[in-house]
Amino acid sequence: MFRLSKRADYGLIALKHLALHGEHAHSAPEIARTYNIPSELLAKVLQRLVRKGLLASQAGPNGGYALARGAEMITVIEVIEALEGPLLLTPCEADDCEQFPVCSIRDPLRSVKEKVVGVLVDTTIHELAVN
Amino acid sequence: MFRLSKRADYGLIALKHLALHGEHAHSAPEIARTYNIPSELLAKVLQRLVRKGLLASQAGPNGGYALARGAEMITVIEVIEALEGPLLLTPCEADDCEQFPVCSIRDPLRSVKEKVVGVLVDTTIHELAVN
DNA sequence: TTATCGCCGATAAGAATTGTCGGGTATAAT
DNA sequence: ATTATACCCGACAATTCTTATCGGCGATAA
Ligand code: FES
Ligand code: FES
Repeated sequence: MFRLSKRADYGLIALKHLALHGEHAHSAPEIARTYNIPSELLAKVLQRLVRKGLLASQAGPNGGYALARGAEMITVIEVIEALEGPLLLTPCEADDCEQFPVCSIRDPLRSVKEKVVGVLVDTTIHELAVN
Repeated sequence: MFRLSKRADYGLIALKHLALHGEHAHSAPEIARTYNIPSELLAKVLQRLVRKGLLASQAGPNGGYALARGAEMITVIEVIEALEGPLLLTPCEADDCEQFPVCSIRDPLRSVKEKVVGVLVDTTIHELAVN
């Protein structure tokens, strides 16, 4: 399909939550309970967002996660690429697919992809939070 | 990921081919050979495009497929949705996902999706063909 | 009559996503 | 110190989706 993965979905939900309730840190189990998300899976998602510099973490009791920067400084494309890898519109681009040498649509689709990425670059977590 | 399926890929390649060499009909096996695509899979893709009204078909020897309308009248979103079903940015929207009642990003992401769809509506097979 | 091709559903094979486990380290509270 | 909570991480199992194949049928031009 052409759809956001559950990983990215969970990530965006959590980021919005942290944007809205950012006074103190929130733990993975707590957020998972709130949104009915498998706890250990959400934990892994949040850990990856820490590694990518989108979240800050605090271990120990009363620990948890908080945004690493302002919600208006975090774009949706950053979240998606952090969790799903770089956005590739065509199946080729990365892997070596059977029709690489004869593929006629790789180049024209590149500019399409750039427009799509543009939309996602222009959307911030803050926008998700207020709407 | 967030990537075009092989089905859609094959479909776009074939449509571009027909846009460029549209004098007579081209058969599925012929196009498949040209682009190194599994023949029976491409056949199924093209058949679906016929059902959706994007292609016209002609049975028998020297038969094959041709565009049902001008290449500038066929948009990329039509092809994608014909082959992958309606474009859903969020995992929910269609299925009943576990977090539906508490999901906070469904609505804000809808407008993002509409912008993405807009890009794909504005791109025609003709544009792919000349670039 | 025959060879070529479109049409269709069912199914197998393969790949990716989703979810789970187990064992670690950090830290605050008691 | 001890304990309880939570982050961290890789490996694995379960599930789902995509990709590809198969078999049988109807249409049509040579
Ligand atoms: S699909 Fe692989 S090169 Fe275009
Ligand atoms: S992810 Fe299912 S409702 Fe938002």
